[in-house]
This record gives sequence, C-alpha cells and structure tokens, in this order.
Amino acid sequence: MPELPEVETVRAGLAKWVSGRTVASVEVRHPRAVRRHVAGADDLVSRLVGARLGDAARRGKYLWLALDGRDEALIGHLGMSGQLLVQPADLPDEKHLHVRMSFTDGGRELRFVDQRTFGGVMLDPLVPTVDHPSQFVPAQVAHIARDPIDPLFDDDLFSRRLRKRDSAIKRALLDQSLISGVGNIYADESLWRALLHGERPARLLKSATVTELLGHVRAVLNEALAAGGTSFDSLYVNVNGESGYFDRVLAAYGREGEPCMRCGTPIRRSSFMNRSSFWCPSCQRPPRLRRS
DNA sequence: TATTTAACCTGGACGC
DNA sequence: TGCGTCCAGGTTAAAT
Repeated sequence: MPELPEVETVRAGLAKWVSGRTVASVEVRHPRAVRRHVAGADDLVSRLVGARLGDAARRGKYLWLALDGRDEALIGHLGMSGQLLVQPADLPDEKHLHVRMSFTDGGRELRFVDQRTFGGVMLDPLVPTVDHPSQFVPAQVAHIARDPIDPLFDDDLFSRRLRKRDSAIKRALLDQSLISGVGNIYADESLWRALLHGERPARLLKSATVTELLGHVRAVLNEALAAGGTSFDSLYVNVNGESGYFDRVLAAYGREGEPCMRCGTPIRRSSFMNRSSFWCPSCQRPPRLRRS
C-alpha cells in the first residue's frame, strides 16, 4: 500500500524519467481515474498536450509535476493500488491501465495503472503554502500537513496540535492534515516501537512521549524509504515496476498470532476504522478507560 | 466546530 | 468448479 516511502520512491522515478519532457498525447481510458479533474477528461487532455513537465514534488502521499511556464501542476495520487509506470510504448497494456501519456521525444510512456481506482490524476492551480509563502503547492494539496521527513516540519507545532486532539493517537497519526505520509502500516509500526497503544488518548500524552513517538515515525519512514518501500501483494511498485522489500522487517503489521519481536507475546489484531490494527498486548498496554 | 462513520472499488482468499 | 462473502485501505463527503 503506498504510504510516504512508496510515494517518494515513485517521485524520484518521475524526476529521473519524466521531468523535462514535453507531452505529445494523453489517452484517458477510465473516467474514474480523472474524476477529481472537475473540468473533465477532455479538458485535462487539451491542457496537457504540448506542456513541458517540470520538477517532481511531493507532500505526504500526493505527488505532482509543475507545468513549465504555467501556474498549475499535474497531480498524481496512488490511492491504495495506483501505479505510475514509465514503460516502453510497445509494451502490452496493463489490465488496469487508465491513463497513458506519450512524449514528443518518442521515448517511454508514462502510464497510470490502478486496480481499485482509488487514486487518480488531475491538473490543479499552484498556490502559496501557508507557512512558507515562497513555496507553492497544488490547491488540492494545501490542506495536507508537511510530512515528518520534510526539513520544514515543525515538531513543536505538531506536538501542540496533537495534544489538543480529543481522539486516539493512531487516529491522529492517520490524519493527513496533522501529519502527512503515515498510513495504517507505518502507524502500527511506529506505535509498536514507541510502546504505545493506538487507542491512547492523544491529549493525555506528555510532550516527551510525543517527541519520542515522532522519532520512531521518522525512523520507520526512513528505513522503509531506504528499502524502496513496502510490498505485500505486488500492488505497490516503483516507476520501473519493481517492488520494495521493507515488509521483511515489519514488527507488528500483518503479524497476528506471531510472537512479538521484543517480548514473544503473540501479536494481536483488532478492528479499527473499518480496517485492522496490529499490536503487542504486553508491550502496548491498552488505556484503562476505553473510549465508547 | 470537531470528530466519527460510511462509501468508493476490485480481486484474492476462503467456506460451502 | 462455482458461487457468495469477507477483507484490504486513503480520502472525503456526510453524519453525529
């Protein structure tokens, strides 16, 4: 599942293979893949053809390529199963190929492939960021907080905002407007490392505990980034179609019934927000007062 | 206003 | 073999 390390791996691939190239043609094969481009597929195509793609940027799980000389960017979001692939034009179409983009140099195509179509691509105007107005992000990304490996991420601000939340810590970690880039997998891994149960109320955490947790979040993300991301079912791949291998070192996520790597207690799975949480009942003690 | 829930979607796993 | 059901989860509109 694409979280920050996976999206960053894809961004680096786009910077290498796509930035600086001029769009020759765009084929939208599935309208749902461009549903967030409100002006429609035809508008997306007409505005992209002839545009030169600039630097590849990312915030949280969103990535985008600014269009040279224009105040707008091509946004991509991978959702849960999206892939942005750079493929030879003569390679057969993928089963779930939804958008194909060719370039004037006649080189490899950019393809958006998505089994579950939660992701998509769109064009969006660039707007100044609230905290650093000299920086620009697409308008649809403006509400997304910086991610913890962003040099401009404000640790103190995050701690203050987190400890005002009247919700559980895991729910807060998944709130992209508070901290971006963390999904279900890395939230569970970070909480396991920090010895924190995900149902612990955020507002009762001490500042030092939040600082320690943030350190674990950063460590997990950086380790996953170095490994090229996580892969469980081949749904996540980089632009060349290769999978990461961070899943080999996951300590909690997906390990229900297996011994905790720290204490040997079987990892437990519990229902959380229509998905699952994995945690050690010995290392990560649930709060005494469960939320109703 | 702040927080929580449900819906979106497809294919693999599983039980019968 | 075939059918039905469950599950995975990022985002956001709708509900509370």
